[in-house]
Amino acid sequence: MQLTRSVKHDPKQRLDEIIVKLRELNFRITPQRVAILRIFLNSQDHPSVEQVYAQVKADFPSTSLATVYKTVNLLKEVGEILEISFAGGGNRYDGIKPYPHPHLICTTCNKIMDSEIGLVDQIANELEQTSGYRIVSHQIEFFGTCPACQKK
Amino acid sequence: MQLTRSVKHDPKQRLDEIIVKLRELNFRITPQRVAILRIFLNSQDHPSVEQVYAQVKADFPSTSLATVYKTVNLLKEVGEILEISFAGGGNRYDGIKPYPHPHLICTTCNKIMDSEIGLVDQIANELEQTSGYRIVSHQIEFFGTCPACQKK
DNA sequence: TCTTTATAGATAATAATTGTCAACAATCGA
DNA sequence: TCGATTGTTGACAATTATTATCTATAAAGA
Repeated sequence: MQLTRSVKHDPKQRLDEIIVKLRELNFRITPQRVAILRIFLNSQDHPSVEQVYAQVKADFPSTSLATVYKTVNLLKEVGEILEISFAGGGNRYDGIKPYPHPHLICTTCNKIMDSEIGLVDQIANELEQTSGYRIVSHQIEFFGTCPACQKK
Repeated sequence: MQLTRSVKHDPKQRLDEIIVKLRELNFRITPQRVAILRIFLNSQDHPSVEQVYAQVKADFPSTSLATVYKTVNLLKEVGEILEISFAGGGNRYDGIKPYPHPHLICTTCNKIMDSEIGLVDQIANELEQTSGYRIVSHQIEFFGTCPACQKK
C-alpha cells in the first residue's frame, strides 16, 4: 500500500492541470470553480468552507455558500483537496498536499501544521498484516499547543 | 510525553471506581448515569450515542436523548470514555480503552477495531522536538475494508 | 449562434449536537 | 428518617454544519 504521493506545488501549473482534469471528466469550468480552486491552491493555512466562502465573496460577491460546498465536494472527489475532520467545528481542507498526511493541530488557536512522518506507510503495512484489513486511507492528527500559544 | 496508559478491563471494578470518582467530583450518581456507564463498560463495539440511547431505553424507557449526550460529555470530560470522530455520521465512543489509540475503521460496515502501535509515543516525541508544539493528545485512524467485507 | 444540459444561487431540509428551563430527585445535614 | 438544597432529567427549542431541491442561467459543443 502506498498512500502518499508527491505533488510538487506550483499553484499555476496545478490550476491548469486540474482544469484539464475536470474538463476531461465532463465537469464545466465556471468562474466560481476557478476562484475557489485558486483559493485552495494558494492557502497554506488549511481553510474551512466558511473561510473559503468569505474569500470568494470578496471578488465574486454573488457566490452562494452552497456553491462552495458543492465545489469542495467535487474537488474532494477528484482527489485534489484533502478533508481534515475532527471534533469541534467544521472541517478544514488542504489543497496543497491533497493526500493523507499527519497534522499538528493547536487546540488554542486552531492552527494546523503539516508534518511528514516517514513511518506511516510501514505502520499501515504492519496493520494490514496483523488485522486483515485492507487499508486505503488514514487520518493522523496530533493535538496540542503551538509555539505561539505556549508563550501566552 | 506519555499519552497512553494501561487500564485493566474489569467492568464491575471500573464501574465502582468511576462512581467513586464522580462522587468525589460532586457529580450525582443517577440511575441513568449508571445505566449509560454500564453500557459503555460492556460494549466492545465502539457505540454511537444513538446506539447507547437505544440500549438505555430498553431498561429505562423514559430516558431522553439529551441525557445521553450530557452523560457522554461528562464521561468524556472526566476521561472515562474516548471520543472517536471522523467524517460521515456521528461520533463513536470507546469506554473500554478511554485513552487515545489507533483504530482501523471499515468504510463498508463501519466496524471499528482497536490497534496498539508501540511507535505512537516515539512519533509524538519526535514531532514535539521538530515542531515546537506541545502534544497532549492524538487521533489516529486507518480506513479500509475489514476481512468480512472483503469477502463480499 | 443555437441547443443542450450541467451548474449557480436561493432556500428548505436534514443530522448531530447543544441550550433552556421547570419538575424532580440525589445528597447531606439535622 | 425527614427536609432543604441544588444538581440532573426530560421535553423541546435552538444551533451548527452540511446536503437536497429547484429554477434561471451560462458553459460547451454542433
